[in-house]
Amino acid sequence: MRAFLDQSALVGLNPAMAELPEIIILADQMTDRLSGRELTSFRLGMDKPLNRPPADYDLLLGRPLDRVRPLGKWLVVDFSGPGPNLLVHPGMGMDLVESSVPLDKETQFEFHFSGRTGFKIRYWWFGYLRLAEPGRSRAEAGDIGPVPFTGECSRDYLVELARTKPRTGLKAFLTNQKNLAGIGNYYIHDICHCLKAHPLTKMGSLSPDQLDRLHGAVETTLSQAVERGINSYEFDFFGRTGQWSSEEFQVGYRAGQPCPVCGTEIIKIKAANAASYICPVCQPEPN
Amino acid sequence: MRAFLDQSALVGLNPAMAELPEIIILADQMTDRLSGRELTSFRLGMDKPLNRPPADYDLLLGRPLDRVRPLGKWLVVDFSGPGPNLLVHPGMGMDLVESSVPLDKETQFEFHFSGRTGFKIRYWWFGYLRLAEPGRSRAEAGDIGPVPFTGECSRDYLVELARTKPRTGLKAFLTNQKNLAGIGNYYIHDICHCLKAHPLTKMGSLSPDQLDRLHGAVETTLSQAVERGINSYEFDFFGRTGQWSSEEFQVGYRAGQPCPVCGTEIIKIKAANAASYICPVCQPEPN
DNA sequence: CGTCCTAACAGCGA
DNA sequence: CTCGCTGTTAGGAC
Repeated sequence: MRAFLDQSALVGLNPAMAELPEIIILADQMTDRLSGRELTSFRLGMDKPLNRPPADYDLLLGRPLDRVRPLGKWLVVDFSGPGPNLLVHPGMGMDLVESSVPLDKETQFEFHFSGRTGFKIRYWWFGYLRLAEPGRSRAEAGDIGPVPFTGECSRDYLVELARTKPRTGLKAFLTNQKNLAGIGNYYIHDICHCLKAHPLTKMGSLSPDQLDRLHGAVETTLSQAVERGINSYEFDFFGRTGQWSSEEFQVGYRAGQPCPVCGTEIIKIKAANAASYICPVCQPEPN
Repeated sequence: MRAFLDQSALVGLNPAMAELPEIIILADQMTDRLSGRELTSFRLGMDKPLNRPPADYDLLLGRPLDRVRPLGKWLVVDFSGPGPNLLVHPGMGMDLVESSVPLDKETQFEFHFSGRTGFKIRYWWFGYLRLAEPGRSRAEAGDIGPVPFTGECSRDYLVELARTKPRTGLKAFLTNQKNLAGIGNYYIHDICHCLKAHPLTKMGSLSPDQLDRLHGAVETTLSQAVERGINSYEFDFFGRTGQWSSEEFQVGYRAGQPCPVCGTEIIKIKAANAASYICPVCQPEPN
């Protein structure tokens, strides 16, 4: 618990706020550990993240956890039996780790399950903890689009969607959760670099080849992150940090270092209202 | 008629598309000449400018013209008796001049009145010719705001409205017809210069003194234009052009010439999606 | 270079 | 450095 709180010093420094790869890892670990166990008690330390009155969350009590599944940047905690399920969004940073005992009142959220296990959540700044009736997860998550690695987010889907939005910039297109769900400002840098496209390139200006490789660039970048596991700034469900940070990226967070493709110095720019890291040669400015 | 058509060579060159001063002049002349006379016949040469089927315009026939009044950039032709009135908007340029005889079929619109008079309209590119039921003129004109020189467009009104839109740029604020009606991209230059404010200054960044002088800057600039009469590029109701052009402006259309206040060279910039002429010293860039 | 519609974009607060 | 809201800006059509 002390080590846990000490990490709060990282607020504002850690650029990873949990995107689809981290959500996939966490969902798998939670499912492994909690599947079949009943929710016995919980404590909601704040109202702000909730979409319904705190008392409504009693509808989760006594129900066995079916599984935890990734839905873009959201974790969907599915319970058996009638009633709503639980949606968790990391917002601007979250620790979600296993815990087995009632905790002190500074702990923001805790959920206890049968078998002496459970989990606790701490939001670094803010996040979301919502109830969603079965079949309403997507709607409660903000009408988000298809998730990479599912059939819905196919190559054809992306190409067709891109055709309908020729004036949208590439980065804005890929980080808009209504287009496809799970990419934020952490993995976007390498996806754009993989495509050899500047983040502000209009979708209508992508070459046929780039349009064709869009789907692959997304899935390659995200699946490599899943394989690497949790990074050194974040915790997995068991409170363990990983071994890697930005050195695993092609260009992300590597300003001043050489582009792995052409050796040019990577630069940091502002694009779509947030930082972007690009190789100015591989990804020349549009227009 | 030949001289009239020859002026069509000016399409695209003339920056004045009739704003409140020209509308005021035209409305007065039309009222003087046509008041009390009945509409005996008309011809609508195009459907595009109309807001109702051409046959509906028969509702104007036989009714005496009461008066023509300015409503921002619109001319409102009020008729006596029940039925709609006629609204005329110069759009991207219009000649509206007196005519007394039926004209050739190239004439876009003509309206004949008792007493061997009437008027014809030619739109340089496009414009609007609408019917409005009594009391619905403002609505048909696009829910426009109060008109300068009327009590509604008072100093207090402008100051209060400005407070509600702190993030709007000065030029966008003054040329938005829903805020106040009658200013376009012709007179806006001198109004901003009179205020000593850059066109992109946010309303919330205007000094108390500038806010206080806003109303005066608008009315001074527009009333001087009314006093000068029609300019050398346009026609009054009697087909006469005026004697003045841009040399009467402080900064408008005077790029390269000295600012009358400080002598600095006036420059042309792009602001709020159209050209603006400013003195870079009297009107420094905001932020 | 006017008006209207729509989409993209930026700023703010939580 | 996320989401959602709101208001401004930019582009195309007429």
